[in-house]
Amino acid sequence: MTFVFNEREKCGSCPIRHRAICARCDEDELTLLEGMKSYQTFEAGQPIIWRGDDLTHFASVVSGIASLSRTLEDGRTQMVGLLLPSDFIGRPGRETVDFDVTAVTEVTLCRFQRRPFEDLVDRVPHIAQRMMEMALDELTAAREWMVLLGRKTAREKIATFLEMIVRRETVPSQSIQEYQLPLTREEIANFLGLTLETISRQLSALKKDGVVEFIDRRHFRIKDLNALHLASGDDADGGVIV
Amino acid sequence: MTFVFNEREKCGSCPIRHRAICARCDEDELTLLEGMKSYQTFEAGQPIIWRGDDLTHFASVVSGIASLSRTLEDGRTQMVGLLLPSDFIGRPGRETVDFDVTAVTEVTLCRFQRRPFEDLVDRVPHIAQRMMEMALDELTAAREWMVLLGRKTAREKIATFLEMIVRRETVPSQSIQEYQLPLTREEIANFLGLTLETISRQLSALKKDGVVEFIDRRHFRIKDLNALHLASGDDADGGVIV
DNA sequence: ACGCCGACTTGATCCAGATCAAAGTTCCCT
DNA sequence: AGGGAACTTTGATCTGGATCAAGTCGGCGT
Repeated sequence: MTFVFNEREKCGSCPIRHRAICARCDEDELTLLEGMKSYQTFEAGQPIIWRGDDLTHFASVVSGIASLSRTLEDGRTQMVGLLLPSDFIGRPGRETVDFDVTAVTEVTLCRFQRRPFEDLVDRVPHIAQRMMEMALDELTAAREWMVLLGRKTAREKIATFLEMIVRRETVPSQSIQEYQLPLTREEIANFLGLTLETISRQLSALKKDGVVEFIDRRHFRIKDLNALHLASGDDADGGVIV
Repeated sequence: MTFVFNEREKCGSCPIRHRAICARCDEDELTLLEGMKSYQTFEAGQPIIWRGDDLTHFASVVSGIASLSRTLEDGRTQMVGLLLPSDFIGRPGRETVDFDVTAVTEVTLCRFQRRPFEDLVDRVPHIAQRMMEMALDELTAAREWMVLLGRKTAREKIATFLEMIVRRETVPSQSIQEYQLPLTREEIANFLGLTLETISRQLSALKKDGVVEFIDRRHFRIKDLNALHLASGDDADGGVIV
């Protein structure tokens, strides 16, 4: 990637140009954003912002993965979403943040100061429209995750998680593809509402059953995509055929 | 309530006028909506729309309670939200519906045909703004429910549920107030990711512990609000003080 | 009043996943 | 190259909530 995270870089060549909040913007609107943006990078593991903190900037994830999570008083943690490149951080109309945001890998954000950005949202319908669309997509994803958390078994949860990764990263050209687990076992556990031991055991079970194959701890291949889908517990029609 | 669900009724006196998607509309914009609306009533227990169905109308709940839910192949059901008066049904930009919508009590909807309404959303920023705000509120609520589903114990889940009812319905004037459970034990179970037997047992336990008191199966009083809050497992600062 | 049916409660038992415990593996860091 | 520390796997045991199974309660129709 030749794009460098420098404020003078043009939005036109930005890697998330066509998926982020700017996706619907024309050249003129992009110029407005170009004048406002700044980049910030966080190392893996670093907190980006805590629940309750003042939101000084809105931001889009440009590269890397961040997590949204909440921790109860006694330390139980539930991840409520993963933020991938093009995902948005911050909520117009609120001054504070509802969940902890943490860098899972090294993360680079494209940031906008709150006030000027809110004004821009009011003036540029293309941004507001795209933000609405993204918010509604996230709402549907959150609700689907609620079904997983409330009603799926451990095996179904993990199968659904692996299927999600496969679905997102699959390149049509490659037939037997290698995928990466972006999270540690503990992070997967916090995402799926399980413990890390259960994650480990269920991954071993899927391996034993010939559904997946591990290259190393973080890399796997799917040996039986159909079995994976069946194990996810989702409705038949949600699958590949449609 | 003197408002009758008749198309000739003025929006200005509608019970959800100041909370629904029309909340920010001025008189002229309201007139546009008045010309488009129609009412429809569903009996308790009736399906309003199924997942996958074509969305012919958008709608606001005017009275009653509906549920949003998903059922897995083998019958396991998870409720992903309750739709209360002023809540919105349907998603601009999608032709189909992602979850089953069911009338829990008798429900009356204020409906708008899809195409004309989508055009209106594009032309009237006050509607788009309010829809965005409502979508973001729902997203936060969904994520908070994810924490409950993934990490809370049965007792904490029920305490949180009761607290939610109390918080929503409390009238400042009345000191010892009576609240209503809008759902059956089975519906509560599907909302909280538990079984109806566990709901029943935990309600009995909260009664035995002097936290709540039941007038009948559907009506209760809070005897110890502080104990209820402690039992909900939420962060201390989420409470009454702040 | 009676009987029925749907909603609810309570008890007994079971089991999936948590918890506790101990190795094994990989990757730094000096 | 060696010594940790962090991450992961696997085993043993425990337990919260599910499941199976009787009842009980309350409202409604006749």
